Parts: sequence; structure tokens; C-alpha cells
Amino acid sequence: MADTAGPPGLRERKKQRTRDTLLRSALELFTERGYEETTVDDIAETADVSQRTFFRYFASKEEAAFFVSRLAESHFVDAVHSRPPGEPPLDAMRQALVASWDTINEAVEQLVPLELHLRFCRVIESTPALLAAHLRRAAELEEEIARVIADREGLDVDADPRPRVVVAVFGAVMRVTERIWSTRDDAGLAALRDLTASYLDQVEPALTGNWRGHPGPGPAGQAERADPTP
Amino acid sequence: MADTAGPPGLRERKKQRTRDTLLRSALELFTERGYEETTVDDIAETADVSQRTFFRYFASKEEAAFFVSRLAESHFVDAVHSRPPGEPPLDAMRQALVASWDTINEAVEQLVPLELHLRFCRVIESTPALLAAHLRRAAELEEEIARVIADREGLDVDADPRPRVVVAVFGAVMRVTERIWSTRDDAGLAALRDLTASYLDQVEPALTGNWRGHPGPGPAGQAERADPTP
DNA sequence: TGTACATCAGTGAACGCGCGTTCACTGATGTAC
DNA sequence: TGTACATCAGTGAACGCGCGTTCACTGATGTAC
Repeated sequence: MADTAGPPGLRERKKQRTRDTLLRSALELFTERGYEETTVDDIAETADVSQRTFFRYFASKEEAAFFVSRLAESHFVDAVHSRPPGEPPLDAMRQALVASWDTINEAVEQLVPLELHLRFCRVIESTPALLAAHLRRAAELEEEIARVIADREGLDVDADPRPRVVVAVFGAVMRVTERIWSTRDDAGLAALRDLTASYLDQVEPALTGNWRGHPGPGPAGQAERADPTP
Repeated sequence: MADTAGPPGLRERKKQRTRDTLLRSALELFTERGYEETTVDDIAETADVSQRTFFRYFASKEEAAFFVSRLAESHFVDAVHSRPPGEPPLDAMRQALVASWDTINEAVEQLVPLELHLRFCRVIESTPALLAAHLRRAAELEEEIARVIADREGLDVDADPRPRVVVAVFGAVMRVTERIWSTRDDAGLAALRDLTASYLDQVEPALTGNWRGHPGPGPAGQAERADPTP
């Protein structure tokens, strides 16, 4: 348990280097030739270790794929925990996102190049097996956040439907955003942030019955192919 | 081409019987011993055909698992298509759900016992691999519905964010409902319908900032373990 | 500073398993005359 | 009504593949004295 105490030591540093190399090799291969097309043996070979060693660091190929995401998510959860109690739930989540943005990016960059992570996020969206796993993981994260929100409001998450509903709505918008972003040409950080913000702004107008009042494409679309004439 | 014309014929009827037997065998084994614990060979053996034959009917184990769901979904999509144009999007989806309810159940019963299908739905929720696949399929369905909604409103789904957002919100509530329902003791049809209705009613109250105004558990909770005293 | 021992990351090779595919074949159903 | 032929559902056995595991082992790092 003296794990975090004192400087890492040579053995520990070697371990971290091996894990980082495996992780980067995995993400590079996934983005270059595809997830399904990359075997665990390929990753191990690229990282110059045995296949056996890969499984010492990651329980499965999937775990390696979502290692960086997991890190990012934990920062977001922390940020939700840190929001002031008075804030309405939807605002709290939104502000937590804004507040954790830079921290997340820094933490990711410690592990792998941020640009590589972003490229891999697009691979997730276009790979059925990865997208499925991503959505299941997102659902688990939502359950966790719902409990945090319920705690903030002093509610029992199993007795009051609102925490789970509001978190599900927030998560739904996030996932729509990710999807749209991943198909864009400018799939950079700034684009993702702006898209998220403008889609969150669309929740209320989208839910109100009368859409005719607010006609045009919102600030979100920028539709490359907006051609209203038939 | 002349597929739907005339009475089925002996060969065709035999095919349907084989497929139904395979389907029922699959769902029975999945619910009794688990999805991962059931091999394709087990299913074939139970249906008294060769493994080769299983793959003539279903491209994969997963396809067999979601065959009934796919049928149900197509009825729902049809129902959305049939909603009167004036209806606001969220209402249209909700009413489509109500309108297709009985049709779906009848169609399912043609294929397998409805009760078996409901039991299998609970297996989906508790099996990581199936839940992941289910969520990915749900996302695809949402994209389809979003296009229908956009058409109804005369909008370009890529230019205006609102169709995808409102459909994502509706879908999010549906999935929360499924989750909760699947853990209930009374996981019957009526319970699912009531739960869905009351959770949809919670969308607006959940999104408004001030939750303190409406204190208690909504009509949805019925919390078995609602114990506010510490 | 040096020696003896303990720990533990990494190795190499082999294996079990289930999904999904391929092959050459049989026999029942459907159709043309 | 009967015969000849075409179609096609189903067979059986074998295979390829990649994930993840198991085994007995090596050698570098860390620690106690």
C-alpha cells in the first residue's frame, strides 16, 4: 500500500513505459488499419513484447481500447462531484463538462498524443463492435452520475425518476454530438466543444411542441449540404 | 418476386417451421442458461438440425437474439410514419408507441410466446454483450426515426439538430424505462407500459431547474425501499 | 561496497474454445411435359 | 397420372481464426544484512 509513496523506482517506471507503449501501439494500429483488423498479437509485436505481456496489462483488447476514455470519464465524474449544491442538475453537468475540459486533455496527453485519442474516437463511432461497447460503457457512466445527482438533491435514485431521466437526456445529447462530430471534416477539439454547447442549447427548443416558431438550422448545423429547394 | 403471392407451399412452410423452432430454441436456452453459456451448436441440437442449418437462417448468434426485437421495431417505425402531420414530434413518438403496442404484441406472439420474449428482454439487460448490441441497435433505430421526424417537419436532418435531439431524448427515456422495468419483480407487459408512460411524464419536470417544488417520488417510482430516514 | 536472497515483469509455446465458413453431397419438394 | 428434371433445404465433417489462458521458466530489479 506504499504504492503512491516515494519516487517510482526503476521497475515501476519500466512498467509504465511498457503500458504506454502497448497503449500507443494499440491506438495507432486501431486507427491505421482498424480495430477488427488488428489482433492482440499485432499490438504486442508492434510494442515489442510478447502477447502474454499484453494480457498482463489489459484484461482484454476492449479494455485497452477504452483505457483513455476511462481516464477522461473519471475526471468528469470528479467535476460533477465538485459542482456547487445550488446548481440545477442539467447546469451542473454542463458546467462540470466545461470545468473538466482542460484537465481531461492534459491527463490524456500524459498517456498518448491527444490527436491520436481524437482520431481513435472517430474509429469508435464507425466500428460496430466498439460503438456497442462504448454505448454500454456510457450507460454505466450515466448510472454513476445519476447517483451523484440524486445525492446532491437529497433524493433516492430508486424512488425518484428524475435523476436518471435528466442524466439520460444529458447523455443522449452528448452521444448525438459525438456522432455528428465524428463525421465532420474538422473533427478537432474546438469543433467538439462548440458542437456540444450548441446541441445542449437545442434541448429545450427541441422538446417544445411548436418548431415552426424557430425555423432555421440552429447554430449547430452549419449543414454542408443545406439545400431547401427540391 | 412472386414470394408473397399464392399460398406458401410445403417447402416454404417447412422453412418457417424450422426457423421458428430455431428461434424458440435459442430464446429458451438464452433465458434458461444464459446467452454466453449457450453455443450455436446447443441451439441447433435443441432444434434438431445441424449447426450448418442454423447459419442458413441467421447470419450470427446475435441476429437470432434480436430477430424478435427487429420485428417489433419495424412496427413502431410504421406507427411513427402514420401519425398525423400536425402532432408535435415528442407526442407523435409517444402516440406511435401507444398505437403500435397491441400490433407488436400480436406480431411477436406469431413468432414465439410473448412471455418468452419478455423474459429474454430481461436477459438482454443483464448480459453485457447483449446490452451493448441492444444499445447500438437502438442508436441505429433512433437515426431512422430522426429522419422520419425531420421529413414530417420538412427539415433537413443534417442541417437542423432538433430532430436528432428530440429522438435521442425520447430514446433515452425508453432505455431508462427498460432498465428499471427489467429489475422489477413484476416485469410484465402492463408494468412496462405504465412505467414508460410515467417516465415520459417526468421529462419536463426533470429538465426544469427547480426540483424542490415537486418533492416526492413521482407516480413512477413506487420505490420498494423508499426510506427517507437515515 | 558486496553478497545472498526475494520479488516480479516478461517469455515462449502450447492449448481450449466458440464463432462462422467451406466443401462435396443427399434427398425432399416443386415443375414441365 | 406418371415420368424426368430442376431446385434448394439440410447434412456432416473439417477447417481457419483470434481471443484469452495455462505452464514452467528466465533474468532484471529491489532489499536485507
